[in-house]
Formats: sequence, C-alpha cells, structure tokens
Amino acid sequence: MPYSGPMNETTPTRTRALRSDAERTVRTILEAAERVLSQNPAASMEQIAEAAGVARTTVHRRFASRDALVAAMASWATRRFAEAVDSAHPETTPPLVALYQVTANVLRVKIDWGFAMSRAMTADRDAARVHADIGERCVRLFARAKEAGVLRADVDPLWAQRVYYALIHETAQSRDGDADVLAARLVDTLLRGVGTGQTLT
Amino acid sequence: MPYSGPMNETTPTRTRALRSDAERTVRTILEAAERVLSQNPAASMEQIAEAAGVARTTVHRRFASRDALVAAMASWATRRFAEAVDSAHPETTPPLVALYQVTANVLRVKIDWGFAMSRAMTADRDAARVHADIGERCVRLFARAKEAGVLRADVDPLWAQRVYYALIHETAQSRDGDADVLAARLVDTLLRGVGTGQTLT
DNA sequence: ACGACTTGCAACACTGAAGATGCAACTAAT
DNA sequence: ATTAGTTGCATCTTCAGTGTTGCAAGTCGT
Repeated sequence: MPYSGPMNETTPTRTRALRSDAERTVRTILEAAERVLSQNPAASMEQIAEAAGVARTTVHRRFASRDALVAAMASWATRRFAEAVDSAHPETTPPLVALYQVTANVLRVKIDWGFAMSRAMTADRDAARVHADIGERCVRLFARAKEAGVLRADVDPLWAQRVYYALIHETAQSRDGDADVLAARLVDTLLRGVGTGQTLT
Repeated sequence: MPYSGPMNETTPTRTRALRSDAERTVRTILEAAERVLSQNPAASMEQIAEAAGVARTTVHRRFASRDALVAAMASWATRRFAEAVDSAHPETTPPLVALYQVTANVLRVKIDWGFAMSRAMTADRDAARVHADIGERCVRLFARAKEAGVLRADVDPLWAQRVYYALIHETAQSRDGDADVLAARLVDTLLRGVGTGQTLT
C-alpha cells in the first residue's frame, strides 16, 4: 500500500518529533524537485532523489507517483502564491500601491517555485481553482486601476494582464537582485514601456 | 543503416520527381512534429507519425533519432527566422520602422514554429549560432533606436531586449489575428506600456 | 531497553518508447 | 517492362524510468 502522504493535512500523527522529521524530508524533496525540474522538466525521479539527498524509494514512499509529486509541488506553491497575493490586500489598497506590493510578493514566490506554479493549472484541481481565482482578482485590480486613471482606457484589459504575467515570468527567470527592485522595474516597464513616447503614426 | 536524411543539402539525387516526393514527406513530418510537440513536448514518435499521416518507421527512416528530428526542426525554423529578420533590413531602415517590420515578420514564423525555435539553442549548433547572431543584431537595432531617441536612455538595453522577446513569445502564444496587427499592438506596448504615465514616486 | 517510525539498499516486475530490420506493395521515370 | 526509390506493416530487441516489496539499520521518544 503506497503511503498516502503528508499532503493530507487531516492525517493524525502520534508523536511530534517523528512527524516533523517526515515533514522535513517532504519539504527537502519538494525543494529539490523544484530545483531539478525547473532546469529539466523531464528529469527522472532518480535525479530528484539524488538532489534531495535521499534514496529514490524514499521519494516513492512519500509520493505515490510522479504525478502525485508534481501535484504536491503545485499545491504547496499555490498556497504560497495565494498568501503572497493576500498579504498585499489588492482589493483595499490603492491600485498602484497594490500593483507594486502584489508584484514584489509574487516575484518572491515565483523565483523559488516557477516550475511548480507553471504546472498548477494541470497538475492539481484545487491549485488550478486558486490560480483561476487569483486571475479574477487580477482582472478586478486592473479594472480599479483603469478607473483610477492609472491604466490607459484604449488598452484591452486581457492583453494588459497577459503582458503583466509575461513580465513576471520573464523577471522571475533571472534571479538577480532584490524582489522589490525587480518589482519596481517591472511595474515601471508595464506602465510606461521602454520608449520615449515617439510613435510611427 | 539509418537514412542520413535530406537535411544534408549536398546529397546528390538522381531524379527530380522522387526527390521532391521525399522532401514533401519530410516537410509534412516537420510540420506535424511542430504541431504535436508544441502542444505536448513529451509526445511520442508514434503520435508525431500519426499526425503526419505516416507510419512511425517512415519517420525513423527520415530522421535517425528523435534528437535528429528536433534538430532538423530547429534548423528549418531557424532558417525561416533568419529570413524573417533579413527581409526587414533592420540595419538600414529607420529604427522604428525596422522594429515594426522585424516584429511582424518574426511573429509570422514564431506562430508556426514556436516549439522548434524554443529548442534551437540546444538542439542544433548552427541554429544556436544563428540565434545568437540575431540577438546581436537586435542589440544593435536597439542601440540605434536609443540614439534616435526612440528608446528611453534610462532603461537597461538588456532588459529592454528581454521584454521585447517576452512580448513576442506571449503574442505568438495566442494565434489570433493578423501578424501586422499583433505587431502593432506589441510595439505600442513595448514603447508606451499600458499605463497613462502616472507613477507612484 | 523497548517500540514506533523512517530510511537505505537490493531486487524485482512492468511499461512505454526508441530504434532496427525484412518484406511486400506501390509509384514514377526510363 | 524494368528499375530505383519510398512507404506501410509486422516484428524484434533494447533500454530507461516507474513503481513495489522485504529487510536490516538507524533514530528518537518513553
């Protein structure tokens, strides 16, 4: 019988010490998997186990299958993602401030869990739902920004959102620099672009 | 003995008709592979063959290995990529015009050969070199644009280029609309952003 | 010391895909 | 009609990755 895994939060456990030991192992594996898979999505369980410093069998005891591992990564990263968005209070803070805060917080998560987040939509039902919800919140934030005169009225909101996501993705790729600085550059580029305002027409 | 493949341009062939038959098959396979692999990079040779309407053995006769197939895709797409850039004459046309032209041309290629281009850097030596060369030309174009006052002086050229590439990637993802329209939106966003100019500081 | 738990190791079975091969059938040029 | 070339089909081998299990050794709390 495969170990159902500590992913199930409701699992009762006898002793404190043993439980935290197991959880530490799980965390180590998740982090190693993110490290390895972000570089090579086709990496084997063996490579992941090696990067985590454990035997391959241990990985299989904690995660019933490869898919289960990826789903667990997605779930874990999505939780951190939601926290990152929540802590910026994007519905109550002024749009521009919220944009900076959300961006900086999300960048911190995305830099460490890029692969897991990229798989969240397909690997885990709950994670996909959370991502979709956050997408909705992003739409609402952009709508508020437009009302506040921060966003141009002649720009398709969906396009604006896609550009925003693309810039986050691009920024998270190169892990250089502080998240706040990166966020500032990102938002600056998103809103003002890289040009002087001169156009063809 | 595996068929060395029509990728070798110097291979002499007896008859015209037979040669073009073989080339047609190769093209069909390359296009099918792009279609299948862009949706699922882990797709099997069987799925690729099926999409191409040929037997799997035929694919193996034309391409010695899976890697060889991907390398051929990269090579083919890279050739079209280089043509797309060349035909825009980015070194002689005014920067802003060149930017539009290059963008539209490249989008046309990237929409059809997104997967192949994404693998060009790793799958094929020559393709990687061409991509690097084009990267250099992009840098020079951006430098000219900056001198012409089209690009902001306070923006890191490397960052501007990364944003440009990210926008091309994002735009190519959704195949909706004409390449010229997409290019116009892309360049507009690249230069002006999606904001009104209002900033926090 | 005892018991609960976890881990590493070795070994195993299973699967899917890759790659190769021989042969018959077809096509097109001569 | 002959011939070169190409393809489909059936078949085979090989191999890497996955997932499982039993057991000995280890840790940690009691």
